[in-house]
Amino acid sequence: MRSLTIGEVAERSGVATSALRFYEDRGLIASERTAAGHRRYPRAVIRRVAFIVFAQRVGLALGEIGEELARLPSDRVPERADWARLSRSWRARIDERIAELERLRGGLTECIGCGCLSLDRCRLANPGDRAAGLGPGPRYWMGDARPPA
Amino acid sequence: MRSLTIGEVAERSGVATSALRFYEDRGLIASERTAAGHRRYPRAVIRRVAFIVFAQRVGLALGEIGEELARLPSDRVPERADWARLSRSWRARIDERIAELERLRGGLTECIGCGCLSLDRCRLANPGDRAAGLGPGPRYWMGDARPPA
DNA sequence: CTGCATCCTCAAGTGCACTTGAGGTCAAGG
DNA sequence: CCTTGACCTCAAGTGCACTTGAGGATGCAG
Repeated sequence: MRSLTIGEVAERSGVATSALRFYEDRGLIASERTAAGHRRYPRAVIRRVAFIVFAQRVGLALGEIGEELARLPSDRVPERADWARLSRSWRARIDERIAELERLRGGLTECIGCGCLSLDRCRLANPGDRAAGLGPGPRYWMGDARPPA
Repeated sequence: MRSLTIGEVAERSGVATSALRFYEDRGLIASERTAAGHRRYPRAVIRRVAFIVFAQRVGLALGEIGEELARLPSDRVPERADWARLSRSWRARIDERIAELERLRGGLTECIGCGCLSLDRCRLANPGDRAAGLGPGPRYWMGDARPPA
């Protein structure tokens, strides 16, 4: 079985055929066509699709994923350098998001722990007032340093 | 200054007036009106808005946030029990997402570490093939147990 | 050769979270 | 008096990631 139909790719990757066509439209994957105009995908497309799904879970938008894919070889197997660069940048992204979630979780604990319970006096709850000097918005949860306690 | 205009709330919370009107439409916040039909928000709305922003960062959709808010008192200050319940459920959510991100990060490391570098033979890359028995889709990254190595 | 699954294209629809724009009101300052 | 700015409503538009549907061709099984 040299190449795969769109249905086979869908089944193997767990991604709907409509989504596959959509990705193709966006240039994230490519196919050849049979005489009848049906798509035929190289087996390696499974790899690319898995890559797309992975990247989405990491939090990348399709546009960014497209850029990454454009830098990866579609013909040859990715080289150590390709993968290492990607891995570094994704890891940074993942670490950032984890750090944010931990900040948020910390906020939760703190508001239980601090006893204020009001969501009102607590710095977690009204960043707009306490952090006014930092500009609008809930800054603490978004990565800014806290003001001196 | 008893109550706040929509502009003041926007400034203090860092959320656009259009978004505030949108939240009000959705029933997430409420206002009274002046004779001229202008919104006047109680100061506590800042708390609710901060709550909304927080919850969004945690990953909740507006609908879910609305449900949580409906369970919280809009008049009185939240009680320990209110906050504890919320904190528990959000913490679980955060922990889950962190766990997923760590799985993803682990996948990254593994694919560097395992030396396969192909994204092809590696179980990280082709879950559809290796995990076929688990149903379609990239299951490992989504929390399923791995099959016996 | 008939029927059904699978494939095709292209346009439109969906859900989410908003934003933008048109058209209008109202209070205060110059 | 008139402009400016903050506010109002309601409808429509935006970006993302797809899905759905109409209308039609293809491919294989019996």
